[in-house]
Amino acid sequence: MNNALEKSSADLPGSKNLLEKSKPMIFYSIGLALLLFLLKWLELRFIIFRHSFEVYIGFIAVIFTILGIWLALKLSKPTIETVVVEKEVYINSIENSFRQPDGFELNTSLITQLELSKRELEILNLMAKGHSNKEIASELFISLSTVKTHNQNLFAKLDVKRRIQAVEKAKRLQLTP
Amino acid sequence: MNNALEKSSADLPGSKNLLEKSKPMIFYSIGLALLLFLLKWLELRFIIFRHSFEVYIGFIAVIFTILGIWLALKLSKPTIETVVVEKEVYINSIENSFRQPDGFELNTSLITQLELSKRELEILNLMAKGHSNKEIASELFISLSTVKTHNQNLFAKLDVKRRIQAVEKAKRLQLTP
DNA sequence: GCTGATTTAGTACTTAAGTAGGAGTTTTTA
DNA sequence: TAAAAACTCCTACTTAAGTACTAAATCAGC
Repeated sequence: MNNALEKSSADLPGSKNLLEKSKPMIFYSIGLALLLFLLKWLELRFIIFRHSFEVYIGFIAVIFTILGIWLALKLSKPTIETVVVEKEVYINSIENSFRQPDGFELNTSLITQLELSKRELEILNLMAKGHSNKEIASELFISLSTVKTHNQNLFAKLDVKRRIQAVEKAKRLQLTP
Repeated sequence: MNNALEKSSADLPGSKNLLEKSKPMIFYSIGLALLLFLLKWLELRFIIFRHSFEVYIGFIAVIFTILGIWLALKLSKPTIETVVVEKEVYINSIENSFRQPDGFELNTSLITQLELSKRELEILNLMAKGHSNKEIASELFISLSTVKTHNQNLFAKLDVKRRIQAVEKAKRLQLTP
């Protein structure tokens, strides 16, 4: 048994992202719960009026708020814009050393060469951060199945078998920070 | 020679600071409170005109739908910025655009600090290269069980849950090339 | 020789990951 | 406007990974 003392000096916790991402939804849920309690409380305060009416209104409000959120999430386009730029690509040029201080430069030409889609890249990035399929699914508001499908295509395009190989290759080829 | 089209897409929402995220929530709460009082007031008004109940409900529905949409848009993906990456890309072929042999310096002090054993480090390195447990086992001439045991200890020492997180952390902390 | 850490190995179990194939919907593009 | 991508989701399955123990050699240092 190794009871190693927890002495993490200057590392960043890895699981913070998940919490941060789902936080809005949690807040929202809590908010809704609080709202319901608030409605109940108001009901007791202003008991002059009919209970059923209050509950009915509250119900309507909640339902339509949810509807609004659903609508927004479903219909709003993800505000990711794609900028197309023409570039010169020098073949057989000497590989010069970029890897400068703080210097991550996305290998955009390679991305188009490999025909990686926007979504696939997005998933690749999350993968590289160590997130599981389930986490990726909930972070991108898609199902686990979809993530797996994307993974299949991603692995095929990168010509790898496993997710760590994908990440290893992606980092090596500057596809992800 | 070749003119290549390059796409560069903006990445991931990223982790916004908490304050920015909770700010809408506060506004929303205040808005709700105001709205409830407004509803109360309206109730007093409309109690005389019972017949316009449907109008009232419709009003509430619309208001809360709009609120929901606004909330969702505010919270879900806070204005992803488009990043136009303009850079000269020097490539040979897909496989040859490696990262440079940059000065990798093993963080030996951290290794001793984390109490990583020789074998664990060995396994970590193979892991970082994308090898599976089975592959690692046969490469080190040990059983799969042993690899798994080492993994458990390794994950505990690195304070991670999955191998991919271990690799990510190891690379970040210069524990492996 | 004793102690403690390391390395090895096991069972039994649960969860995650990956595969194969199909299919519907949306968006882009020619 | 029709075709082609891209994105979504599913079932059913297999394999890999991880957990939670237990335990026995091995070896270095006292």
